[in-house]
Amino acid sequence: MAKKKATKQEKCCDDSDVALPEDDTAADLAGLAWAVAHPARVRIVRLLIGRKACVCGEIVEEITLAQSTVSQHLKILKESGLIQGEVDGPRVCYCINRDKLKLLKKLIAGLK
Amino acid sequence: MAKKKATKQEKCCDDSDVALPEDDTAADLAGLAWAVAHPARVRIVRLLIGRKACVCGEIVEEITLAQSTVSQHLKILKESGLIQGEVDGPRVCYCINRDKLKLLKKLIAGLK
DNA sequence: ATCCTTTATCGTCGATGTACGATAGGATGG
DNA sequence: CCATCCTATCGTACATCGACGATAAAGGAT
Repeated sequence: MAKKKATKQEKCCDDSDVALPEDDTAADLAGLAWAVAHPARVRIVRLLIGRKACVCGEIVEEITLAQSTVSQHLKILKESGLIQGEVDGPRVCYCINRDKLKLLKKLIAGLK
Repeated sequence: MAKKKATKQEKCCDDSDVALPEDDTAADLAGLAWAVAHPARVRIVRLLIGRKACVCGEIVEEITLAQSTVSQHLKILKESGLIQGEVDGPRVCYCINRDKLKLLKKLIAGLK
C-alpha cells in the first residue's frame, strides 16, 4: 500500500518529506498575525507607524468606534507585543514596537 | 484650550496629520492575516509552500487534529484565497496561491 | 478637596471560532 | 452494483471576539 498506481494523475502531490522547520514559530507568527487580523487594528498599527507615538484619545478619533472598543483593540495589540503603551500623566501614549514589527515582517517574509 | 502647558512631558505624541493611506487595504490585510492567525493554519501554509501540492489526507497526518477540524482550516484558508483546492479523483489536492501569498507579504512589508 | 479629563475595565449581547464525532457525498475498485 | 476510501458538511459544545454603554480608576486643574 505504499505506492499508488497513478490512475490518471501524475501532476499532483510530490512526496518529498519536508519536515516542518521550527514549529514553535508557527505560534509566534499566528499570534502576531492575529494582532493585525482585524481592520481596526490594522488602521491603528498604521497610524502608530505613521506617527512617532499617539495618545489613546487621538486613536479613538481616527477609528470610528466606541472608546471602549478601541481600548480593547489596543489591549489585544499590546498583548501581542506589537505596540507599547506608556502612561503619560492622565493619558496613555502608544507607540509601535519596531522589533516586533520587524519580527512579524521577517516571519511573513520567511514564508517560502 | 488648544495648547497644553507641557506640565512634564515634551517627549510624546507628535501632531502630524497623517491621513491614513488607502484604507481599503486594511480589510485585505486583515483578511489575509486572519488566514494565518492560527498555528494549525500556519503549519498548513508552510507545508504547502514546502511541497508543490498536497493531498488533504497528508495534511491531516501532519497536523495533529481531527480530519474535520483540518478540513475547516482548509476551508478558511481557501476562503482567504491563500490556498486553492483542486479535486483530483477521490482526493483533493491543495496548493498555495503564490499571488495571494505575495500580496500578503507585500501588505505586511508595506507596514512602514 | 472637588471636579474634570482620560483611559481601562466590567457586564452584556450576538456572532463567530475551534474542536470533535457522526454522517453524507463522490469517486474508485472489485 | 456494492464496498471502500477520501473529503466535506452537519450538529454540538464551549470559548472567545467584537461591539456597546456604564462605571471605575488615576491624574491634573481649579
